[in-house]
Amino acid sequence: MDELTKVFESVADYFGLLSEPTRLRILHCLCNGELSVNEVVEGTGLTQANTSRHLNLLYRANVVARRREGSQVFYRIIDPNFSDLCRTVCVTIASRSDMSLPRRESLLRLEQDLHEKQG
Amino acid sequence: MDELTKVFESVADYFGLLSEPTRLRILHCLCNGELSVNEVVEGTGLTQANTSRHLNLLYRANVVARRREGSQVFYRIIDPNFSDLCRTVCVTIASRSDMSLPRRESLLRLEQDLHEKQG
DNA sequence: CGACTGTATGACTATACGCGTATATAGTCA
DNA sequence: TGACTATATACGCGTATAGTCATACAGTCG
Repeated sequence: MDELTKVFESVADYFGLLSEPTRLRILHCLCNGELSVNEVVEGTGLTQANTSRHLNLLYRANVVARRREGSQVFYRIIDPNFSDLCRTVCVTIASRSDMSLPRRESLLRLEQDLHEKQG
Repeated sequence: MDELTKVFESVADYFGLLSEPTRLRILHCLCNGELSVNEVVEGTGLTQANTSRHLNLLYRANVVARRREGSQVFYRIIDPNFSDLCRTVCVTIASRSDMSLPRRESLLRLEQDLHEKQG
């Protein structure tokens, strides 16, 4: 396997992390700052098991960092490019004509959130 | 289903397009300019069926455009943000310490290719 | 029309992965 | 230690999709 193949796999893996609505929801939640697992569960409405799984995945991929405090574990976004990526895609999608106006507005608000809260 | 859920799904779908090494390979191939299906097949080493399928997927998602000329069909990248996204991710991954130096250099060359050839 | 090339697609298999349930592990406090 | 809370993980299921093979479709040329 040549180097370029490995490169494509790395890049694909990275995009794959962002290709799940559930993970995007979690990351959007964490844009407000560091949260414990339970707080993410409450903020997203996901099950605890599912939340933990996705957070672990993001942790192993160095998208988020974790910090133990007593019996709780706090996660925070550390990938500096996350907001850039989301912003680019949000703008792309928001500019598509096949999207309802309310949904476009949701996207642009999301983009703004990411911009303000995460850098 | 609320608007934000739909937004996350749209964004996730978009990232999903870029989460396959095969599609990245095809898109990298097309960064040099418009190509027919057979030219992409030759450039990537993929089967004709597989290439056609992925091109169709990218076409339906408005990442590439297609143009018929005689019996051939030419594809070209039209998504203005594709190179931005790839560049961001390439730089992210290239800066990771767990990557071999040659692979890092491949990534940065790839990033440069995208930057120069596609805008 | 038939032969040929280029492209798309239907059928099928294999595999990856998200999810729910149940359970295990780790930490705190009595 | 045992009870309780917080988090992680093993197992099974269902689904989505990449890949291959064969074939269909479209266009060109004789």
